[in-house]
Amino acid sequence: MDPLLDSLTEAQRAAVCHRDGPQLILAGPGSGKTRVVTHRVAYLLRSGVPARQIVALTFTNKAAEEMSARVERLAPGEKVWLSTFHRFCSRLLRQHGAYLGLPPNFSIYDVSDARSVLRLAVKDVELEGIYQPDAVAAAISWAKNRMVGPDKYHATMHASLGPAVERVYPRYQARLLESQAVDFDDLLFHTAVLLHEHPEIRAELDARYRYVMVDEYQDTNQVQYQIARLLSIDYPNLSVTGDPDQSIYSWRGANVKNILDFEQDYPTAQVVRLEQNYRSTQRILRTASGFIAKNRRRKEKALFTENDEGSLVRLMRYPTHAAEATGIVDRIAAEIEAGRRQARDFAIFYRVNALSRPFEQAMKARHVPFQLVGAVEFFQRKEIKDLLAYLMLINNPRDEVALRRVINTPPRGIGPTTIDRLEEFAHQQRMPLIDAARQSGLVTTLPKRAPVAVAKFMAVFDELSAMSAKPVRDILSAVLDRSGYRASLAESEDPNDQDRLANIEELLTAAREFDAEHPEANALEAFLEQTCLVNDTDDWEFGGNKVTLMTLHAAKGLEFPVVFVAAIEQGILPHERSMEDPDQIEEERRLLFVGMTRAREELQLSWSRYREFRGRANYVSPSSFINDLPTEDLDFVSGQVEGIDPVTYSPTTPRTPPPRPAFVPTITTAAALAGETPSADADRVPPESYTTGMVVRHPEYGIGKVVSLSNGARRSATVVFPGGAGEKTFILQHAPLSPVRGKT
DNA sequence: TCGGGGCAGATTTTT
DNA sequence: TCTGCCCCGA
Repeated sequence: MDPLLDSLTEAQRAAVCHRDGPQLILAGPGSGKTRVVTHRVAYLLRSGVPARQIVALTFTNKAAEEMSARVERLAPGEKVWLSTFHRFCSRLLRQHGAYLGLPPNFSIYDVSDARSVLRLAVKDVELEGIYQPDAVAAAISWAKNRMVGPDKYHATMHASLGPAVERVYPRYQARLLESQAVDFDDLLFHTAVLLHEHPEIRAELDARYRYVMVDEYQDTNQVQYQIARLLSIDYPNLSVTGDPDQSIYSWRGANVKNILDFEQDYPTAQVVRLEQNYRSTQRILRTASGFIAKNRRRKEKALFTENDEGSLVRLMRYPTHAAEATGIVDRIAAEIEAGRRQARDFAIFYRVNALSRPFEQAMKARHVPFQLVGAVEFFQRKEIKDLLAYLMLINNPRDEVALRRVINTPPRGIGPTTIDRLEEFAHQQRMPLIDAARQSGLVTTLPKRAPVAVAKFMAVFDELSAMSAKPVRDILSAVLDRSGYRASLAESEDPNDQDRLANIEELLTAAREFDAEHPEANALEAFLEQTCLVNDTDDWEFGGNKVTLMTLHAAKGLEFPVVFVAAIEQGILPHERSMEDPDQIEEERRLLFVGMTRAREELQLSWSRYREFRGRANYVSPSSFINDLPTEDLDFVSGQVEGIDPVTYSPTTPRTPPPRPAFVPTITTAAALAGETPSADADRVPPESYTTGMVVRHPEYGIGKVVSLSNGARRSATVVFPGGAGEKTFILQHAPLSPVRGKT
């Protein structure tokens, strides 16, 4: 009778029908959260709330687009604003930024742009080379995420870095303002400041956006929390959805407390728990929830499903990373060939991007179509950044990062010295760098030839600037021609430059498509905003029939019939950098939980005993997380790789050694197995005792000679094996090396 | 000014 | 293994 409510469960219906007042929806994985949110939007519309009073904020463009599409289906033609936090803030700032000294055409700096500003700021306060810019950047980001502005920052806020940050931060912020630019954190931070310090604007926006929804609330940081709060004072209809067990971004400033304390912040809140899972089999869900129950800091949840029992969760131990990859890919290929599954049904997850290599190779070898998500980011490629910098400069001539990037790209004889002198002049005259460049004839300190080169560049720039109102594609092709960029790539002999030209074509296509959707003049700014605020997982092809390879982080919010989580090894998952802090270990555990709960029908977890990673060879232990898995739904297959006996298994890549002969395949319980450590060879010696020139033995590569050593806790040795294995680097603590006495 | 070679360092990265 | 950065020679 009611298409909006009939298909919903009681809990879902309660959430959807909630109209006024704060609301907390605790939504377990696969519990139909998006469905609830979109249905609630439709329900609000139907109950008479105008579309313009509703705003729903997400973290990713992908999520925003998906919600838009689904709302459109439920309530065709209604223009509800579904957007990412950053885009929402950007739009508010373009309207009201004047209060903060921001013009409407401000530039948005991505992480790498921001880093170049930071380097300049560090130079300004003469701390060059003393601190790692990335550490200072992280500290500034930390401060902004906690609403601490440059004037309020105090050196005591960070232990050793504090004094440096105290000096760099204000300079960094001043430089951003001079360039009329904001970094990602600023989009949120400035918005929060705006709402905080201008009550009349806050009240106006609060009234305009009467119904505010926030998705993935467990991943909000302090600033996002403030923004949501400040928009929900007069009209406290804030509705948030999330799952504390899926909080995997605390390292980016997300604060789980926001969701854990929501009921305290809004005592009148309606709390709805969505605990029924519609995605996974009984066995997958039981294993995942038993596993996450090992976390201490969490809200208990009773996940259940009415789905089939399903097959056992497979736990696999492989002898080597290559065996793991070929084992998984063979399995996938077999399922596809048998017609039981399609490539798009499969996903392989791992902790870090660098682990994707063996899978790529195995996929290529078996001719299985696959898609690597988010590894090399399109918009981070040099040629793309270069061209976008031209566009950014046209849009905002005071954008110093853009100017510095393009002024000598392609090379036109304007080196760092010239730029430094121009900058000095600009500083003395209190003018933007671009104006100094325009008057380069007056800059007496410049090298002889510089003014001519700079003047030539300015002529190109002026010509391009004159086109700023034209369609983006036209501007872009003018940039390519006039700047000499295309010519310099075309005549290059570097084969990579041909790829670059292809990427540029792709950018041109994107521009053309954008123009088609935005026929109005002055689309440039909108285009730039779009390109700054997207990332590559956004254009992940849902449609393509390919196996998906991605990190566990990227997997959040997705689902696949068959999921493989690989390399569940100590030091990788949990990552070695998180092992000191119990909170971080819990986050790593949540990460695996997220991965497991992506699976609909089949789940396989695996590790291998030997792994070459970052050019180093290592025997590794299974993750302690293996121990945390409830065993009743597990099928532990010890090293059986598609019928190949692991003892005699010989990997296809000759450079990868087979497992050590000591490896005895036995069926044991996961718990017993996780306790195992790679047993040390009898004649192993402490890492410190190795010296350069020492002759050593490796069980697979044979006799070799140490050519170099590094120091520290993870002391490693580079060894040359004349036997044909070439040069290998080992972490001495874990490597099966032993010194050889006597002559060789 | 510019390109090559050597060397250290390397999570995750919604925006 | 791969990348980015620094330094040096042309």
